[in-house]
Amino acid sequence: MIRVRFAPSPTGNLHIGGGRTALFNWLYAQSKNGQFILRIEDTDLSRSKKEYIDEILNSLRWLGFEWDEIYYQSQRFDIYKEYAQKVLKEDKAYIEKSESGKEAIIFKVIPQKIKIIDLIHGEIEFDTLVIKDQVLIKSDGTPTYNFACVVDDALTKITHIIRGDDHISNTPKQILLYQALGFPLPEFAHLPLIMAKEGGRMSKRKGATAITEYRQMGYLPQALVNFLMLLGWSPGENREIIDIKEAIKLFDIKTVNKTAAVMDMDKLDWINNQYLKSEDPQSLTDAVIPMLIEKKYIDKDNFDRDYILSLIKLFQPRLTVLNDFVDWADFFFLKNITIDPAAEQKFLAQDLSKEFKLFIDRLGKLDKFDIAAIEASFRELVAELNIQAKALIHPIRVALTGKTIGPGLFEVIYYLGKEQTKERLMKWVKQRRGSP
RNA sequence: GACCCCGUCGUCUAGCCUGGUCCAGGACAAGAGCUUUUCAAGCUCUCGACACGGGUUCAAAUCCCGUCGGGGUCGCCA
Repeated sequence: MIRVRFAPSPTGNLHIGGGRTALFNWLYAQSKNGQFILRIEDTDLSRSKKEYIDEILNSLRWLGFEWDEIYYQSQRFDIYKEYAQKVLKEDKAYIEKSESGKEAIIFKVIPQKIKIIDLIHGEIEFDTLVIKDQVLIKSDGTPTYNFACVVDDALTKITHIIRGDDHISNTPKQILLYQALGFPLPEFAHLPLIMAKEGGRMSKRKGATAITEYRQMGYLPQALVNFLMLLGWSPGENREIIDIKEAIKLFDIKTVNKTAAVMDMDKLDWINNQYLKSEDPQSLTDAVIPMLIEKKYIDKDNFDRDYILSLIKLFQPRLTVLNDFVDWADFFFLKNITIDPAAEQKFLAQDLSKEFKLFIDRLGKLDKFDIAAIEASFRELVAELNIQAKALIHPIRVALTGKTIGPGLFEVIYYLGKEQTKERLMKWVKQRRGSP
């Protein structure tokens, strides 16, 4: 049975790189019908926080990676001490006293050549001559990372260690410990790191790092997962948008790239748009309702879900992130809309009182107020006035929505309703009359 | 600095293992156009890469060596 693990440290949010490491572990487990184990590396008591654990777990669930087992290193200190004692008894380690009299257990590193066969990189050779003796148990009684990691991986029967490239140099140290403890060696696969556009590691200064940030920005988990998957792996046949089930079938850890990849937000945006377009409008509606409530665009206890669903359909193909909907469809929910000054200058500087008035009259006379009828009556009007359709469409859109961009005008009018349309257009008619 | 990893269009990649079918394919971005009611979407086209230098070979993006460049690690952090 294949067993892999993802071992985050709760000293911060789930990082985008961590998300990808989790993804590849999870993918590998799924593809091999194995198990995905979670291990919380909270040995640093002062830096580990409960809220980070919650946040990491939530992010993993949001991405869709359920785990089969979970362990907390802070609950296993006795185990580490026991194994450290064993190493000590066998004279493979020694005790070092600090000035304050506290004792640490230090592992003796014996010079030798260590060769690992990495599933992604192939052979990597190290000379332990350059490695110093390793602390196993710190003087405060807590285990060090490499020691706890080895003990847990061995005890929880992890067969494949899939982790970031930055752990390559830890590998020989850990192998030494496996040997000293008499544990069988797992397989190793080191994933290339994700780099920031500016070069170097992803950090707060270089774009969004936490998975939750992407969630808040309105990216769909499937889209983020698809994007992360493509960073360092390709399903072949020039495929880009790929369903997770399909990916599980095609995934092979050995075909993962060796090269670090740069995080490209443009591509993420494109992928998110692709998913948004094909997503069920019903679920997008559900996703967007809390956002609308938060913005106070709708009342938590009294809103028309079907209406929101209709609006979602209107905007769906043009959304990059879900939040775009909240920004772009605001005029449907607000009584007093804000007109973009540049748009006003461009389309409403001229006096269109006559045209607006005529259009309002026509709308009033419509016996069936639907999209087709609205458009037909509008077309008749511009034909009568002998002007181009767009000469009137753009000003009306700005008057109605405050924006120059948006869905088709006749849909907008239909969903805005006869009264609101009239009201918003009349504002410009009156304003004109009042001014010299 | 030492050790380790990596190096195909601006970016993500296919090809590399098993040299010829690659004057290197796809996608994002950029640019142009079509469509059109704006934006988005869609469609068409354009721009654009084997880091460099040596080998090996009839033949190299593919194999070998070196250089350069990028990244990572050197904690009683994880």
